[in-house]
Amino acid sequence: MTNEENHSMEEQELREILLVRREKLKELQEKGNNPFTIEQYIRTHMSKEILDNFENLEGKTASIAGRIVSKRGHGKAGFAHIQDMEGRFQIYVRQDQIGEESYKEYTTYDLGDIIGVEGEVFRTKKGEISLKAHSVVLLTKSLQPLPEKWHGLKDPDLRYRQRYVDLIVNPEVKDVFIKRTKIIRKVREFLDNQDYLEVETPILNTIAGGANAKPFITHHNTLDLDMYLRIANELFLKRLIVGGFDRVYEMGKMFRNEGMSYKHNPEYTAIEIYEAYTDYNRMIEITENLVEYVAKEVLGTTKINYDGVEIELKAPWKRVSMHDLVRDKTGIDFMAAKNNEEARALAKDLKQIENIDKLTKGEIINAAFEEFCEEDLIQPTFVLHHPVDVSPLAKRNPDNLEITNRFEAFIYGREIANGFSELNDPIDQKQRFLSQLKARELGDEEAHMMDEDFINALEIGLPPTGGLGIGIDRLIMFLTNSHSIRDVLLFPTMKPEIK
RNA sequence: GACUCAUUAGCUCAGCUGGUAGAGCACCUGACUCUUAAUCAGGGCGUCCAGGGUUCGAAUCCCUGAUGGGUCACCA
Repeated sequence: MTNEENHSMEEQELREILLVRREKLKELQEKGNNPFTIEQYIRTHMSKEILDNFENLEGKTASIAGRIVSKRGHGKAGFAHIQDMEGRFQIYVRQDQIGEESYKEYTTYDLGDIIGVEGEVFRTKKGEISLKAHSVVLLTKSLQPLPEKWHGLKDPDLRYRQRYVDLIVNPEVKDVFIKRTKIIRKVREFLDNQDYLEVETPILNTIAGGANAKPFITHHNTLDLDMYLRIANELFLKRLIVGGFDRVYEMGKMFRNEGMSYKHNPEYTAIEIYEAYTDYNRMIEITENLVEYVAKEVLGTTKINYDGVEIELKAPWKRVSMHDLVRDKTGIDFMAAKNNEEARALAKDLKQIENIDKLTKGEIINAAFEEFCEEDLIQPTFVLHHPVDVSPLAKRNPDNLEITNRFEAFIYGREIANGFSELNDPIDQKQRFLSQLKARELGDEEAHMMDEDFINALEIGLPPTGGLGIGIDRLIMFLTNSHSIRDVLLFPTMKPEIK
């Protein structure tokens, strides 16, 4: 034997587990039983339907189809479980029922193969509702082995990359995504029932506005124009309010070119809701009522357990001003500071806040809030009246022009909603864009870009309006007790695998 | 981005102070017509993440890199 032959034999042995299945497929094809030519299989029932209606179906004929997930042979008979969308179902296959030829072929089927089975509904001696096969058809040959049957697929990386395998072997994953769909449907239902109009605004933007974030850049060839994937849809929705749609919302993907973590994915789903002739108080009510409604509808309760902590989502939620929180936690009354210098002097002992000498009074209050207060907000809480310096799109509070009529909702120390009375003074808005522009020139890539057309819209006239954004993935994390955003995204963003 | 842990069979994992790579499941062969982690007997399966170094000898020690997890930082 030459080295080359030796090597190729080793190669073959290496992949024996794969070759065996390919051989089986080849044999079937040579016999004229190529499963990949089959285009349909008529099933009369889903697995769950038979389980739920056994009394009516016992003794009757039914057909089901699905993937073989376990198999137990006993010589001239055997049991197997097949899995369809609704669950697992046992089949009982006997040589004297389906014939010698057919039975011999059945014994070659592997875990992962997809089959159709027609047979009689019955209950085994051990009590399991099953199907006694009259015929078994191979519908798809699986050429790769499934993960091990009771440890399953655990490697998180593989689970995300090969979600299709994850879904097959970890049924509870399916439940999370079924729940995700229900949650999204119920959010829409809540708003549709109150005559909010769902709209679609551009994802490809020439100005990435509506939030402080780094955008993804892409390129339009015909226009030879760099474009941004949207970081928010706020400015478009407010244009629609200007146009006379008094209640609008949009739920969809946002894209932010920033870090990834258990609560950040580069593309994520958010909803923004705008309503004319109302203020931030109304948006606070919508937030707590919407979350309460969705929890009740999807989970049947407003009490959730997240990571071992009981959380009550029932409205009304607690309301507290940001400044009071910071003052109570740090013992420093920043509102007493008359200017930035005084605020910096007050903050000088707060070592956790970086670059204090570059921050304004409002930014210091916000930083102190994030550093010292956020994590304590376990039960749903609205934090009110953010400084104007960190709220370039929010209306000022008439009693104190340094703060805004804005709120953020926190659950388990995480922000899940943000809303405010929308700034509709075009002159003030322009000033704030200009100061954002200045920050941008100083290197803040996340500062707002100037949006002249949005200013134009405000000059046409935006009625008093309340606006609100909710992080849908984070809401879903709470309602499904998921600890990573990747667990609520079917295909989370992954680096490409290097082979 | 920083720190830290991990990467061994298709899957889940063991492998001690350096001495020829292990188990279970899955797969193959045989027995078995009510099993369900089926059972019983036998068998095959490895780029020990990659590259370099130390050593007579490296899955094991050292360095560099890749990928992933966790923690922290920024962002929702």
